[in-house]
Amino acid sequence: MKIRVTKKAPDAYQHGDLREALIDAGVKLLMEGGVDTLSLRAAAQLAGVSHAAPYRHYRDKDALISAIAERGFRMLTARMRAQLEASGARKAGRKLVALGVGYVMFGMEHPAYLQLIFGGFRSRTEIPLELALAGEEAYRVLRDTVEAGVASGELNKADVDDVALACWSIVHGLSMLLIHGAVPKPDTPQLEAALVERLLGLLSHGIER
Amino acid sequence: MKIRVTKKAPDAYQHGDLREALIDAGVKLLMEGGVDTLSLRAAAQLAGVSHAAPYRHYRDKDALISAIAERGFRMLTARMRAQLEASGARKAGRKLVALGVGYVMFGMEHPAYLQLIFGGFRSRTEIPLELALAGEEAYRVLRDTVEAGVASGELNKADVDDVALACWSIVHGLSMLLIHGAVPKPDTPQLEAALVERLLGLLSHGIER
DNA sequence: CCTACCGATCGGTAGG
DNA sequence: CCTACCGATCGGTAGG
Repeated sequence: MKIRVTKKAPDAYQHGDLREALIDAGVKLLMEGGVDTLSLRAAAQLAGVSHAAPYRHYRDKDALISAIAERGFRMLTARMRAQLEASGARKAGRKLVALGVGYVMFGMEHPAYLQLIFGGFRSRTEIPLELALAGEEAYRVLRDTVEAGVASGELNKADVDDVALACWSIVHGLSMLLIHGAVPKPDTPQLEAALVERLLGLLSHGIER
Repeated sequence: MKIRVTKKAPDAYQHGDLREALIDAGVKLLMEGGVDTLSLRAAAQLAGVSHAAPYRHYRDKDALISAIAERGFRMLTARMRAQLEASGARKAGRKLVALGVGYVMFGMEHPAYLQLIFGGFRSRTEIPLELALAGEEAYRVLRDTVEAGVASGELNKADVDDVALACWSIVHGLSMLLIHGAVPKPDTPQLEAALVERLLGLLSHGIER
């Protein structure tokens, strides 16, 4: 008598996959309809399960949002690293430009993500450890670059976190202003990159005579 | 026979006042509960009228939000001007710091306002003319300061809008990061102002050697 | 993992 | 300016 271990055909999302599938669904909602269309129910529907199912994997809505945000941070980090590598930059200033371009591009490609990552949360909610770690990793890419630049003498001696925060603020602010249409969006990614480069160039060399 | 013109006692919001009263109510909701608690119904209730009443004065929710945002822009503009005046700054660099401090302070005092002004809208929605004008006025305060600084030779020759955008981005980005807790909020307004000053100082003098 | 239900909230309209 | 209503959506839970 043969023993048959028949694997079930992989139907749409089931078993342990649902946890990940709900993140996928949430991301899709986020990208297509913005941050407001992201609900537990909609994510469940998109994943092909009942709206009660998500509670098997996430304590509440915030838990799912947190998981999505965590993935967002990883994507952002990856985007910055990719841009850094693609640029082949060797000088600190060029590296910072590459990181900035990666950041802004990510924001333009996934505006809802940036919105979710920085502010999709109730301010009362405690930030889960894993999410905090993902955020810190993104920051560390920037901070390390600044630190190396100061160490090598390419950047002026100044508080590393201050310099990193200046870069971050300028790039984050620009992203937000572009996303919300307060500043007209450049027509092509090239022009976008050029804008980032000009602004970071001003930060690099100073605006005061 | 005396003619008596008896003014009605000013009951809670009525007649032509409702339009303004709804803005007041909306602002209050915005400041107390954040941008999510701002609904037409809640504003109506706070103003002491039925939830159908607002439609006499505003076409829909977006129209009320727009009116609130418009007031927000005016408050922001006023806050920047006040800080500029209070600082007594004469040099362009100091003026920019004062404007930046005003901006960030406003953001810390009314976080939901900044959130509403820049992004409380559906991206599909057309921006009403009056709202656009209020936004441009805020920008003009910054732009004029930059322009004067370039004209007087205090600032390096560069595209005025680029320089203004660099200032705006850095200050807007910092505000957002502070509001969302991505960057720890300084304990006092003084430390807050000092942080803005350091970052804008980096922009003024450059970070690259 | 599902069905069926809860209470709450919302924007908006009818009709007066 | 009000009452009364609509359809829709939501987060969450009971109970299986």
